[in-house]
This record gives sequence, structure tokens and C-alpha cells, in this order.
Amino acid sequence: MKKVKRTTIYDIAAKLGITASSVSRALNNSSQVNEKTKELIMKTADELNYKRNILASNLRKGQSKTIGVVVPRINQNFFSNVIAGIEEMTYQKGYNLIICQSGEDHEKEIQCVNTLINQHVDCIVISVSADSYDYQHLQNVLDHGIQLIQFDRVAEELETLKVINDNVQASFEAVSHLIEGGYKRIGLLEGPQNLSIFKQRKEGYLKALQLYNVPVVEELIVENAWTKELGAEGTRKLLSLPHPPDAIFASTSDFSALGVLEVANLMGIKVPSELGICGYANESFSEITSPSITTIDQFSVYMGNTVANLFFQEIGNTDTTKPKIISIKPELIIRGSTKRK
Amino acid sequence: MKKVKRTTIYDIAAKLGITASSVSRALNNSSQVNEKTKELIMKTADELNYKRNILASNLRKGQSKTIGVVVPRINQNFFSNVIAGIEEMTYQKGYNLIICQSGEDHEKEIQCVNTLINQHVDCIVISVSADSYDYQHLQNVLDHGIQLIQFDRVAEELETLKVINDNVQASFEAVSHLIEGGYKRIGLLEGPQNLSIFKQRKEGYLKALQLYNVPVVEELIVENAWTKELGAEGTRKLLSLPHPPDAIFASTSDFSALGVLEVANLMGIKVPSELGICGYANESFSEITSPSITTIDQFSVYMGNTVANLFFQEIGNTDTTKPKIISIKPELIIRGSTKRK
DNA sequence: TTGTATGCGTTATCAC
DNA sequence: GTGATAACGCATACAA
Repeated sequence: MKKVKRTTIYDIAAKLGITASSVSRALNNSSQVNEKTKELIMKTADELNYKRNILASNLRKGQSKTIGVVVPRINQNFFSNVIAGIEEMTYQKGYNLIICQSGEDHEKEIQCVNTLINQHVDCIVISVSADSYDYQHLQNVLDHGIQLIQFDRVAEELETLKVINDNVQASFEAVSHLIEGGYKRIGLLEGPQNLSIFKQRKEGYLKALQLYNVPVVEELIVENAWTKELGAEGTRKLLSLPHPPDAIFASTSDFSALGVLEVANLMGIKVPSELGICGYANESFSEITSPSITTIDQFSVYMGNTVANLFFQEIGNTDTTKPKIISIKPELIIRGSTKRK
Repeated sequence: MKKVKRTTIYDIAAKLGITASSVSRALNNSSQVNEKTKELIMKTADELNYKRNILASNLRKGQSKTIGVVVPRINQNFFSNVIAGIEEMTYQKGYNLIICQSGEDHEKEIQCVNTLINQHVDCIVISVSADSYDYQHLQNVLDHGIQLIQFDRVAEELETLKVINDNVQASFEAVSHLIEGGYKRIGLLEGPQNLSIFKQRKEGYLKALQLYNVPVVEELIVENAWTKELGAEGTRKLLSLPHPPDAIFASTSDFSALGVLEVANLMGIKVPSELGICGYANESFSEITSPSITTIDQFSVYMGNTVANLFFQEIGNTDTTKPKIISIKPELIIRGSTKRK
């Protein structure tokens, strides 16, 4: 790869015997430049294979036209969908996306955020990692005057723009559906309670039990069961209880629900007749297990779109009264794993 | 969001009564600056919450420390895995990733590439879209002195760095496995033949047939069956032939293999006894269908790592003799859908 | 409509 | 060791 001297507006100007400012104006399609010279400039720019140096341009303009995204993992369905949704909207407005993954690690998350601040991004979009305990780094973003949008996993105490799912409602509906289907003892696989989304899902679970006068049984609630393996482990524990549950709400993810299903199959427990299963997130595989898994769709791509639109909407909005919170209502998708009859 | 004036090296210099150059040197950990002043500078920088303006730095240094990635879709398992793999390596070296999706559209792909050239990225990593017919835009990348690395779906005629799978070998092994399992009439679901990867997979298929003296039957080869829907459609066609196949190699993807499986289930055809199925890509769901689907693992995250490492290895390498091509050997994963007994 | 001059924040090359 | 100064490429306020 040899070093190539790129053509600048000065090169174009020199060739045409005019000044760089005129070239700059023409390239920005300024109205205050002669149509004929504009054409000439455009043509020459093309001939010289000119590409604007966005670095210089942005430095001059004090913006970067770049949005930073921090997620725990890029290659996780939900997140890659959200990113795709963001990209869809931002690309057409000439914005670029810088992607970082925190790997569920607080320290790396801080590093990512700092990197993005360094980059002078116009906005940071983040879904916090599971083991985040303090949010100084996010406060830092705000202190730098950078727009901050949290989505899905949010630090509630921080007053920022947020795009979230109505986790309480979704979980409430899921558990209500189980109860109405005749399930009497409903186990809960819960996620790390320092993440509000998991707290909310538990809240929805409890709310449904209460409404239907189903007693809350502590031993039916399994902590930290948010991977397939942990879901399987929790299920083994639950199913070996003297009074095992007849349904399990894997509130953390479909992965954990898959763990439930596999253990049930292994133990010869029939789904859905002997055990109902409900997951979360509508991962693509949940449709093709046998039986297929009842789950909750979060409209992840749409969520990404919403994040992007929120950003554009807030650009130049000086009215900092109350940071907007947009809540997307997830949808319960009823499938084989809860269709008893 | 109020506009905040960020602290610059001048602010630090002013506060300490020294010049910006010293500050710059200190921040770059130059050896030719007094240890004590260095410490002082660092401390003050921290106090003033200083963040280097990478834009300015990069402009000055004539680099961007940014790598552009263009893929058809971000939210497709294979690609998001590759991206995750790239990010893993580049992040720790202080490089950023700008992600674009071409959406399998040639025009948008050109746009993406131009955007990245504008950004003065140091390298463009691309997997070309299915309907790409000419590669002028990629030549353009090279003309700008930007490193170009193609992966997986590559334009073979272009002399660039490449990281690919050995598709021929993998397909050869898959089809050999089918033949050795006793399958006699093996159908092929093939992808767009303008993409070399699909051509190669067909080549592997033909090679295996030839080696085992299995005649090639044209009517068993279905063009353009590279989504679940098209795979299902092709399967319906194949299974309604007077002499239907007893195995189908869905060379395009596991999605298409899933289409095969669903049609087989619908038609009451037993897998694997009456019909063997082999997919491609080892999507997460292929493990949990019933039966599970035999497939080919491409080591996608590792592929991303390899791309990144190749880039770093080639930095400053002036020896442009022959562009390197790294071929990763995929692995056949034998599962239920081909385990006849 | 065009040109002149200046600055965005850094770093590199001189001097001292 | 440190300071002064120019330059990276572009955009804009001001002048003509």
C-alpha cells in the first residue's frame, strides 16, 4: 500500500486559477457561487478524484457526524438488530456509526465510552453491561455535552433520553397468559437484579400472581439464570422440588427458555402439558424448537430506528426540561410451549 | 444538550504557564520532557477533564485509526460474528470500527464505500453484496491508497488481501459424507453463481460426485435457493420429481436447510432416514431443530480476528509483491439430519 | 460572486 | 527540556 497524496480543495483551486474558498463553497453547494464556475469545479473535482476530508471538515465545524454505540455484544441477536435499526436511519442522514462492545465488563465499558468521547462523537447510544455498578462514566458523557441515549438496559437514576421496553407489562401479560392457561405453580428464572429490566420483569411476574391471587412461592424463583446453561441448571433445581412448578417463565431470554426445554425433554417431562415454558426476546430459534417457544417480541430493529429518530429529533433542541423516555410495548407471541389443551 | 467548550492543550498550558507543545509532548509520553512537569501536566489534564481531540490529532498525523466495514447485513449471525471478531482485535490497538450495511444492494454498497473513503479510513473490510456486478468502487479504494481486505464473499479478479473459507473443500467433505452415509441422489440448493463462494460450493459438490462416480443430474440442482423461503420452494420442486433426491445439500445456508426440513416435515418425509439434509454456516438454531442439522462451521469470529491481524501485519508493509490470501478451513459438523442407521 | 484571512486542536520541526 | 511556529484540510466572517 503506497502512500498516496490525496487531492484537496487547493489542488482544484490551483488547477482552475481560483481560490480554495470558492471551491469549498461550490462543493457545499452554496447558492452564492456562480453556476458556471460551480459546474466547472464539480467537474474538476470529479476528474481529480477528489474526496472531501471529513476529518478536517468536522474539526472545522466542531462536530463529527458520528454516533457511538456501546453494547455488551455485537453478535447477539437483539443487539445486532438494534444496531441494524440505528444504522438504517443514520446512514441516510450522513452519520456514521462507531461500534464498541463492552463484553458485559464494567471496565471495558468505561474504556469504550472514553474512546467515544475522545472521538468527539455527537451522541453515545448505550445499553449498559450486566456488571455495571456505577455510572460516573455516563455522567461524564453528559458533562462533555454529548448527547446520551440509553436503550433497553438503562441506568434509571441517570436523567437521559431513554428507549425502553415496557418490561413490566410484557411480563405481566406473559404470566397472565400462563395462569389463564391453567398453570398453577409458575417458576421464575430471573436475571441480575441490578439491571432494571430484570427487576421490571420480576415486577410484572409478581403483579400477575397478585392479580390472580396466586401465592408467591420464594423457592420457585431462581436468581441469575440468564444463559442457557444457568437456565438449565435452575430448571433442574426447580423440577426436583417436592412441589415442582408446572410452568416456568424464563424472564431473562429465550436462551434460558431453551435450557428449560432441553432439561424437560431430557427428564421426559412433556411440554406444554406437564410444563409450560415462556421465554423472552423472540430469538429466531424460538420458533423452530419443538414445541416452539412462547416468547415476547421486543421489536428490536424498530427500537434501533426509534433511538436514531430520537437523536435527530433532539438535535438542536435546547429545551432541556425533561429528558424523553420512549417506551415500546413488546408483544406476547403465543406458541406451542404454552398451548395446553 | 448545551454546547460545552472542551478543554484543549492550550487550557492546560495556560493554567500551568507553559506552552501547548510541552503539554502535547507530555500527553504523548515523550521522553524529552521533564518527569516532574509531565506528572504535573497529567494531573492538570485529569483535573480539567481533558480528552484529546482525535479529529485534530488524526488530521495532523494524516491517519484516522479507523477501519471501515461493509457487510450485506449487520444482523446476520455470520457477519455480526465476523464484526465481533474484528472489533475484539482492533479495539485493543486503539482502532475504531465504522460499520455500514449494503443491504445486498450494489448501489448502496458503492455509497458505503465512498462514505468510508471520505472518512479517510485506514482500511476497508468488505464482503460484497450478492448483486454486485462490477468492482470499480473497490478499485477506487485501492487508488486512494486505502488498504482493502475482502472476506468470505470476494471479488476474485481483484488483487487484494483476502480472508476466505475453503468452500470447495468444505462442500466436498459434506457431500462425501452424504454419499458415504448411503445417500444416492443428492440434490443441491445453490446460491447466486456470480458470487464465487457459491460457485466454489457447487464445485465441491461436483467434485465429490465425480470422485464417488455418482452421476450429475441437472434436475437435482436448484438455482438461487438461498433463503429459507427459496429453500422450501426448491425442496417442494425436488421432492415432487419422478425421481426425487434422497438427500439435499443446502449449500447456501442453514436457513435454506431449515426450509428443506420444514417442507420434509410437512410432507411427512422422514429425516434422516428418507431424506438427508446438510446446511452451511452453523447458525445457532441448526443445533436445536429436530433432528438437528448437519452443517459446516466457518469459524466466523476467528475469521474476524484473522482479518484484523492481517491488517496490522500489513501496516507499513511496502512489499506489494503478491497480495496475501488466507484460507480458513471450515469444519463439517455431523448431526442428526444425516445420521442414518 | 469572489478573494482574504483566520481558526478548529494537534503534532512536528525548528530553534533556544 | 522547552518554546515558537507552521501545517494538516476545510469552512466561514469579512472585505472587496
